Amino acid sequence: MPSLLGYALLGLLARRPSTGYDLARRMDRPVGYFWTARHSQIYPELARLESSALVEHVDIDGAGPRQTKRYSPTAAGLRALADWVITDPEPQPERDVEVLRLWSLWTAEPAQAAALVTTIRQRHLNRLAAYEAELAELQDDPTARDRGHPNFASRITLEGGVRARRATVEWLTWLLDEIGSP
Amino acid sequence: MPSLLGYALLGLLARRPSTGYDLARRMDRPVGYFWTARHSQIYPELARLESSALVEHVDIDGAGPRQTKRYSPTAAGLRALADWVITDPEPQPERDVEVLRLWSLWTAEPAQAAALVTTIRQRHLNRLAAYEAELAELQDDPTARDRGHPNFASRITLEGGVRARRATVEWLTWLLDEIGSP
DNA sequence: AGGCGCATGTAAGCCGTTACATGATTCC
DNA sequence: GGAATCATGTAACGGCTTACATGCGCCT
Repeated sequence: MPSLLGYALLGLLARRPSTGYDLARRMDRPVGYFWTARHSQIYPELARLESSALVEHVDIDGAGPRQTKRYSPTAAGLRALADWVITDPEPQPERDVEVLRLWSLWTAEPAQAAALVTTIRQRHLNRLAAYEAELAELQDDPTARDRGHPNFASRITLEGGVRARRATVEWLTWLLDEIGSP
Repeated sequence: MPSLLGYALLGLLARRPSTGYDLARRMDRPVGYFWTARHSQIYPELARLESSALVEHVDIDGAGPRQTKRYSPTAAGLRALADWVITDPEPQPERDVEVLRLWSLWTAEPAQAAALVTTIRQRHLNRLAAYEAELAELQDDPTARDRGHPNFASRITLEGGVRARRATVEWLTWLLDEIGSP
């Protein structure tokens, strides 16, 4: 059974065959919004997936001292992905550094607390704008309405991202008022 | 400089001095909503914090073959916590297994997809109810209105949790409609 | 007598980050 | 000539999980 990173890579490769380098870049946007990985983690994982016959590669022309390898999922790889998607997900522990920080906000001076919250809020606004721009592109795309198309899944996860960010921005706006008012 | 776990422990101890065992239990609720740790991680971290003079312990009566230690933050520990809270938080990579799964939902049959989303939605509803119950308790507490009191920070983080869960539940409800309608 | 809760620790191993290492092609 | 981009790998280290290990006091 692949690791979570393995399923993330299978999800990427099922959308488009890629080199390891390309996968690393694609891990920024849009997958990077909820999953990230560095190339140093991706290359060994691709090797593991290949040894399990879930992906395969062909050598293509490219730069560099080594061969450039384009990976694709195998039929078994696509099956493994489809099986994993519907397995009952055990609730995994959440970790949120931002909230951990705000949970100790009572130790800070109100002025500094307000500055911190403003910074965090701006960061979420920027992320929200990025999500909205990507979602806008998909809205006109008919493939994003097809439940069996990757773009459908891209659209629904982006929709979730937009809603989550909006809720967070509203919360932080409320929080600024709580800090500011006596 | 302590690790993030170290700041989580300092945040707990600043609210109430505790044994390592007690800290492990408190890591379920309410800190556990955004940060978790097992006792096997907590005991070594307490030792590290103590060697940095950020916490100290007194031996108290208790069960077990070893001495029972009650830890408290030192003045330096409280200062370290207060300093950390307002340092500019670099945006750290997000990881969300649920969203990663839904991002590959296009590979699943609509019926199975709907079942999965229903399960996840129920889980968020349960969590939302727990947050709301805790928040309700704090609403009547005047200390939760005092910006310098730990309960203030507990209240604002719970408020964020409630808002985030509500947004997620609304999203998943929307998603069920998207999957269900032809 | 047995089970549960309190209480503290260590060890093995996985996952992930940062840093080290190499080298070709393309653009300025 | 130099910098950026493409491209693939390895090594060291820290964080976290799972499992191992021990044993007292209380309740049934």
